Amino acid sequence: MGKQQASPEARSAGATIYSVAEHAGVSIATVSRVLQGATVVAETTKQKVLAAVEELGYVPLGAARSLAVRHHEAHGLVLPELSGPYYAELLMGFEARAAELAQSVVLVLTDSRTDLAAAVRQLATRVDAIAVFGSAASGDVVRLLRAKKPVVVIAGEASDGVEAVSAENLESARELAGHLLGHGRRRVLFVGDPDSGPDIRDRYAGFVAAHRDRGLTAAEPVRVALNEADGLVVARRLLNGELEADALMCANDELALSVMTSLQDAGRSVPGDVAVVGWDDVMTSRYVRPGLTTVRQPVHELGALAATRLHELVGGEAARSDARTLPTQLVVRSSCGC
Amino acid sequence: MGKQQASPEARSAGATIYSVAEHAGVSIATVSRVLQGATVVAETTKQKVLAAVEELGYVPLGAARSLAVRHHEAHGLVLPELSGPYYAELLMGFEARAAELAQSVVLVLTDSRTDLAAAVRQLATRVDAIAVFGSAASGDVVRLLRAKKPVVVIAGEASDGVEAVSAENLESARELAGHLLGHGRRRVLFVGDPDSGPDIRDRYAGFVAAHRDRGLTAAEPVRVALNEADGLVVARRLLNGELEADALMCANDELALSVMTSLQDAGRSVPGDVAVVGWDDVMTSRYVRPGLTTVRQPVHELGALAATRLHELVGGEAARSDARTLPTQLVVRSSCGC
DNA sequence: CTTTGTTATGTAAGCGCTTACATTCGGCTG
DNA sequence: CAGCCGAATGTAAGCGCTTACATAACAAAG
Repeated sequence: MGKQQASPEARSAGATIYSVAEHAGVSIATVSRVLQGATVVAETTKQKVLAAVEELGYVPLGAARSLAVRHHEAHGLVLPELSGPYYAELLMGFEARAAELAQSVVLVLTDSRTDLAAAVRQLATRVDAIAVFGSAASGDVVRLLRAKKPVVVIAGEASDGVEAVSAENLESARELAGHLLGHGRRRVLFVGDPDSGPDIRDRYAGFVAAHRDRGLTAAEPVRVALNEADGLVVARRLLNGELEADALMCANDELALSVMTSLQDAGRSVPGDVAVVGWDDVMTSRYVRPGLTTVRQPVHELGALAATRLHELVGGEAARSDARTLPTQLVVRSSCGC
Repeated sequence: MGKQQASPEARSAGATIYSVAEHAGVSIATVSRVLQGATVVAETTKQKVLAAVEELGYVPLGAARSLAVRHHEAHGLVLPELSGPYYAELLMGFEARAAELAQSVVLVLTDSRTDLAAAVRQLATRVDAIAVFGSAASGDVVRLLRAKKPVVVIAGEASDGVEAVSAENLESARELAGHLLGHGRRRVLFVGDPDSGPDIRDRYAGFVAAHRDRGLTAAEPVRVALNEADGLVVARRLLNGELEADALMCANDELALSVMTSLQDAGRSVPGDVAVVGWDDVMTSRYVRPGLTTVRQPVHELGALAATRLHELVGGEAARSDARTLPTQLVVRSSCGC
């Protein structure tokens, strides 16, 4: 409840390049020059200016600079949310790279928004370029943006003028499904909805390919959302006989963990009765017993790559029509039957 | 590698409030008015303007608006990093609230920065106010900022003109330690360094208080960093007899999980031989066997509170000298011996 | 009809920076 | 010592918006 003296606010509120210039006895151009460090300023003047800056607690107004130089020096990042390590890691990669490039990052999380289009339009107003996670926004939103700023889609569909970066899915999925089949499992189910995005679609395609490789035909996917709640649903359907399987290839770890522990809690043995594998290699997958076999994606690098491309696009480079794909890595633990 | 036609860029690059005004046959003031929606504009003019905006793909330049209205409509958030659910959840709470308040969020992660002070100075340039996580930046940095923009510290020390928001620590720690003592454990160790921040310090204080409550004296803390690696170290010291305990109160879940699983892998029983409890209630704590007894913090709310206070401070409200503290909740599973 | 009040719109003055260009001030050169 | 040149600094023109104030257009009132 205590009142504070208003002095610091008062100071900073008033400090502009003009007051600094006056205080230092130079022109505003000189102040700008020492702060930008581009051109040469005599050492003594420089010190005077710096002293004045210090004394007045001057912070340049970013908006004024942006207006004058005609760009924001900021990248936008649009993600669905941050629960689970996937998006967080992506964001860390993006932020780290953006920092190296001296770009601020402005974050928009779509799950908390009621009006996504408005949020994204407003974002476009404050940044030079935007990276959008594939599932975070519809193609319409991306196209809308594309007309205004450079855009790269992460783990989504490349399209006219919008480039995409993603991790490899098809081959890794084929390898993972092949691994399960190699253990002699013959009733393998893919859990997750291939229509929920291009990455899941590719994982299912790999699943199908692995079956085809050995002259088998793959089962239809069990179309559920990729979260804990739907994992419970799948487990129940398995337990009541509605679904039958000796192996489950889940579209991500959250789903896999949920199914696996539910099954175990109901007395089924994993991988004895049914093998379970996931995708993402979240931290829990390593702590759980049996350890979850999964696929590790170079998420950090993916974020970094997005930031890099954004920067290059802002720099005037043309969009690539070929998507950049980063390799993934199969992490074999014991839930697959190994 | 493909080249793209330059048309979209060309359009948006040129579109300003002037071109829109001209296209619609009105003055720039009118364009601004329909876009801001503040004052009344005749319906027909409004439509003309909107049509022109659409046709030209006009995006107002945020910097120009900020300069004119004299604020950024953005909040800064400084966090150490985002691995683990704690910071991610905090960020989500912050972002969601900021979105409601129509503020953009500019994120700075300090672990990826070589020059923190510079990063933070640059941040101050682009936002109206800044929330800093206590352990993310030194007091110096906070004071530096404070002289320029409103600041709130999350889970840190309130100080002259800088208000703090945090979750309750002392009483919950006292309760948790009391719980362990109530199970008859008598060689309880606190794992984590009380000097690593005010929150850990308070948790240790609660630990001590619980002992005092029953006429016992608490052991010295085992001073280690709050991460997986140091958990391994602690487990090793326990196994080789350097440390002796029948219960471990770890300063966070990451540490607790690491110690617990290492101990189990070495053949010790948890909670049989030694009880282990943590702090944070991360996702893994629920999946691991035995389930980890821990303390859940209202992290999302904490983030939201920070955003709210920032907004109020920007609105001219005076800083509160009393810290706001949010209640936590003991989550009892079975690693404590229950 | 003129006057007055109401709306709708236009005019123009900044907001605080960057930067091209102009100016000043000392040497150096011839 | 006039003439130049280059380094250091100053002058001023924007950057693209918002908004106070001026103006115009028109309806109602006198």
